Amino acid sequence: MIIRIGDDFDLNKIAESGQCFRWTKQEPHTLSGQGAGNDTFRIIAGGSCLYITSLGDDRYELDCTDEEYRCFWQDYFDLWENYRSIRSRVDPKQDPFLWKAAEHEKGIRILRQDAWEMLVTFIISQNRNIPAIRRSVELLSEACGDKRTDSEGREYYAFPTPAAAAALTQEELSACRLGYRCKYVHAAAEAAAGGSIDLERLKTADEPETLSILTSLFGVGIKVANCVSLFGLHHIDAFPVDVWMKRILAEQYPDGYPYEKYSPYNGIYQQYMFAYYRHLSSKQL
DNA sequence: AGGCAGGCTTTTA
DNA sequence: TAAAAGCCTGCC
Repeated sequence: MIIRIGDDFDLNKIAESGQCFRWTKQEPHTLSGQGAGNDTFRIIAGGSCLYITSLGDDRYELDCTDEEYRCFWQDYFDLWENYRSIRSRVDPKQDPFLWKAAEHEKGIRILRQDAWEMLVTFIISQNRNIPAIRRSVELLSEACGDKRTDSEGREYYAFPTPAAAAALTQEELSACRLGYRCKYVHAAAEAAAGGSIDLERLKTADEPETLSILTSLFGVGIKVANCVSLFGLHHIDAFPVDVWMKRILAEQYPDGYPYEKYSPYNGIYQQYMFAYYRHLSSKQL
C-alpha cells in the first residue's frame, strides 16, 4: 500500500537516532530508480516485519495490508502526533542550540515500540556502542524468538517473549555476547514472565512511579529506566541523560536546562539534541 | 544519608 | 588501549 505523510518523517534520521536497533537499510535494487531518496528499510518490531520505501513527495510504500497499517504501523510511527508543531514551540533566539538541533534532525519521531523489547534492548545497551547493541539484540532474537518469513520470503526472528527469554540458560544468554548483562536480562525476563512487573500498566502510571518501578529491576538504573519510559511507554516527557546528554547540558546549558518550559515534550527535544550532537561529533573525528 | 571509586563482559575504532 | 545511550557493590 502507499501512504502519504505530510508531517516530519525521515527514515534515515529515525534509523540513526539510536532508539531502534532492528532497522536495516536495504541495498538499492539496480532496476528501480537510483539516488533520488527512495531508500528502503526493513523494520523488525516485536513480531512484525515491514519493508518501507520512500517514494518522494511525502509518499511511502509499505508491504503490509490496510489493516496491518491501521492496527500496528500507524501507531508504531506515532503518526497521530504533529512533530512540526512541537518543533515550532522552540524559539531560535531564546534557545539557538535546541532550535538548530531540531532543524537539523527534523524527521525524527519517537516510535511507539514495545515496552518489554525496549527494556531488554536498553539493558543490553549499557556500556556499548550501537553495532554491538544491534548484534546482541539479533543474537537474542535468533536464540529464542519465533522464526518467521517476511513478504519477500526471507526469514526473520520475532523479538522473544519474556517466557522464552526466561527459559534460556546462562550459557545461551552468554552466547548472545551479553557479558555481565546476562544476569540483568535474565532477571528482567523472570520479572516480566512471572508477573512481578506489569509493563503495560506503566503506560498510564505517572512518571515518578514509572521510574521507581523500573529502577527496582536488577540492572536497571535511572538512565535505562528513562529510555524505557520514553521509547517503550511513550512518556514523551521522559529525559534520558547519558554521557552525551551530560556533555550537552554542561556545554550548552551551564545555568540549567529549562525542563518546565519544554514539558511535556522534553523527550522529543532530548532526542533532537542527542542525534544532533552525535552528528557534530562524528564529523569532527 | 548520599557521593564516589572500582569492577564488570565484549566490541569497536 | 580507550571508550562505549551504565549499573552494582563496597567504602567513606
